Amino acid sequence: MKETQLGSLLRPVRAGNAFEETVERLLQAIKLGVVPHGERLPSERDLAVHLGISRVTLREAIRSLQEAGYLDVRRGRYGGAFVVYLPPEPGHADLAEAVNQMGAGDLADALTFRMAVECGAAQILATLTLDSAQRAMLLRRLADVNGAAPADYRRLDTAFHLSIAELTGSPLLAAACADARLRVTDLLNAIPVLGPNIAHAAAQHQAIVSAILAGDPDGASRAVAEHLEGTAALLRGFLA
Amino acid sequence: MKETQLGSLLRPVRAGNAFEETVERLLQAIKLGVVPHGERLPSERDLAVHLGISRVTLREAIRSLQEAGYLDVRRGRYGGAFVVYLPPEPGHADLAEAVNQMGAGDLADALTFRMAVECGAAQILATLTLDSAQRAMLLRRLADVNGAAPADYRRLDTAFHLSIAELTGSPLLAAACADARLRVTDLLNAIPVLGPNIAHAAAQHQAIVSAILAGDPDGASRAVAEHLEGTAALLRGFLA
DNA sequence: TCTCATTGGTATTTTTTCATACCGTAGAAG
DNA sequence: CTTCTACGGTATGAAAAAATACCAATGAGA
Repeated sequence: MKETQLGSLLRPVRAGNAFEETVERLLQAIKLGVVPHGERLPSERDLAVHLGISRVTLREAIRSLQEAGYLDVRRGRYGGAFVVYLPPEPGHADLAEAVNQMGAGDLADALTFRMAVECGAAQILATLTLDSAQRAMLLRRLADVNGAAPADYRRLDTAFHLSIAELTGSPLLAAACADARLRVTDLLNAIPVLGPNIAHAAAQHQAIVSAILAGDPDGASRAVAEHLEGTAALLRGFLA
Repeated sequence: MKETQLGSLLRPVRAGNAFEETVERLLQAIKLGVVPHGERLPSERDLAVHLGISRVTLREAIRSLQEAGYLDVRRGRYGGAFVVYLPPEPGHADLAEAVNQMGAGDLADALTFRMAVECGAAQILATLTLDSAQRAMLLRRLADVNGAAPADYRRLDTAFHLSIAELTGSPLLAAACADARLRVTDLLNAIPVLGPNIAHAAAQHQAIVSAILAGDPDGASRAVAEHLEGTAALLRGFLA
């Protein structure tokens, strides 16, 4: 087997130290709106267990996010770490900056990865027979993003996309899609949310859901590809 | 955003301790044939850097693999850790054992994940315009697996599948496919390599390559899906 | 035959991370 | 107003992991 494949398998087992990884994870959860503004993170004890780290390390991460202004930590019963984060008003300057912050290669990598896993997830979901609860969930998420206020749009869009992966029932696939989304969050947040774009996206979202519910794997995959290609092309434009 | 999505994002940042993760990674690299029997692993210093761990921790992992009989470690210049592993002759008993060793849920998860990322990778590769070197690489890997001796079959099959992901140029996607393959390695190794199966697989491999070279994303994805569905169905049969 | 670069082997110290126990606070419930 | 308790805050010792420096062996090549 060639040299190149060594890199895929003997890649780092540890992305960094536990503290830094935890800060990054929590920050992305905040920026993604998984825990919206004003909401509370799970308690330190629960969160430490979920993240597989000690409470001490988690506290260090929370403290740095508190000092950075992302969290408001309150003591006592019914206290906790409350998210303080409102999505910024985006502009082109921010986008160029965000694009330049990550390497051109990293951006292409992230976009390709996202395309692959989201297409794969939609394709698989379309092959499954969904029960009524699952269909309702999918339609609910679609309705949510269609009826979203501008401030909530990104969050609900994320929720919609992640729902597709989660409905496949594969935690690995859901994690991969979440990871893919994380890698382009800052970029997406820098894209202005405009009326025509939203209408366009809404039609594409509808096409994705329709293909999934119709049991059309190729159609679902193609619909996702078209949907993602839009933003991908926009972002790639900033590389030249 | 719902409860369920918290799980995807606030999932463990650390799968286990560095030692155990390293042992697992190296062992899978060996079982997958990334470093074939008789070949040498990179030097401890290099490997430690690639894996993102200290040399001390790496050495502990290497030592346990040495004691388990997977490595022959020799000192001095031109020394190193040499792989001592010949793929076992598989049988049904081994398969049932391997399937039972991982949970039913984990198996379904791994199979779904693999299906998604490999279909996605093939689909994306089919949309790209390959240069002559890339086409040659793909055809070379196809020829390799078609002309493989039984002892080398799994290794070259793995190399073929991973090549598709690597040719997309996305390290993230390549890593995801490698990871997906790792999760079913033990199971695949327990499946007997029979003549009819090989012929069948060869035809499917050919179909995959043809679709990719023809620039047919849907066809490539479908060909991969059909190919993987065969083994997936076989493995799922052992769950009942 | 000797050199010497490259490799594994060892020892030591520091940093990070974890496990555990306990303290202080706040706010709803009675 | 008191109590109860789920939360964050603190302290301490152990364990894991890393960083660093140095020792020892081997075998190709001068």
